[in-house]
Amino acid sequence: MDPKTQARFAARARIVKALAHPTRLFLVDQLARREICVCKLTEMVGADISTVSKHLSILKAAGIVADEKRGNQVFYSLSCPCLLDLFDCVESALKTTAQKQLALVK
Amino acid sequence: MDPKTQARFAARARIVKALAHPTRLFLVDQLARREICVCKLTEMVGADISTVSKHLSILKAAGIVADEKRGNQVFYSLSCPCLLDLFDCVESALKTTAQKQLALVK
DNA sequence: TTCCTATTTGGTAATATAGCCAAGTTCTCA
DNA sequence: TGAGAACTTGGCTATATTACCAAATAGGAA
Repeated sequence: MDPKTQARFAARARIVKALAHPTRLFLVDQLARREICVCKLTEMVGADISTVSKHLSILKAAGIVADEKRGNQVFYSLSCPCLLDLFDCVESALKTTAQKQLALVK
Repeated sequence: MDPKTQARFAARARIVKALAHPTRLFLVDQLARREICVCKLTEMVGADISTVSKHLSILKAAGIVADEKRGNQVFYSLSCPCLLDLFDCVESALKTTAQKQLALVK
């Protein structure tokens, strides 16, 4: 693999890695609908606020979400709505796998 | 997060995690075009064959690729072509990020 | 100021991942 | 059979990730 190709796939992997966690996928899913503050997201996730904050910072570093401070709250939102299609992709991948397993059992 | 929601996002995360590595993204990209044997993939990647084999087994466990033994070679192929759209998603996410950074510099 | 809420950051321990080498398996072909 | 090619698996070390707690920072209200 030449250096340029390697760099391209490393860049892609950075994005995908940022999404590779159940909580972070959930956060992206919620933020797709509206902006939400860390406080509320923490409540929805049900983990320590520091944990949720770190997940959000990982998504932010990858350019997937954006944050905006208002008062003493920080609101996050999806900065890259196109990534929503990714859910459909993954979802249909899951279905394909499930159907294959079903076929084996039948 | 209720158990059902948690399970749904955990399932999605399993798929995304399987893709969250430069080498594995490269493998999927190559396999999208045609089936290829481990031997050839190893040559393309430029790592130890055991390393490539393990990456392939991770993709296989996630239901992303399928393998077929023919003679003493094992051919892998994409079992879920829909995942190719995912590349476009990630690619446009990269572009969005890049454009924002460019705007900051200007 | 002082307290309180919202959030981030640092530290730490447990767990997961990655890559190589070595050993085992399977198949082909002499 | 035996040698060798193609893969996979086990083992090991190095590195990365995760989640929590505790401490630090920032803003709003009394």
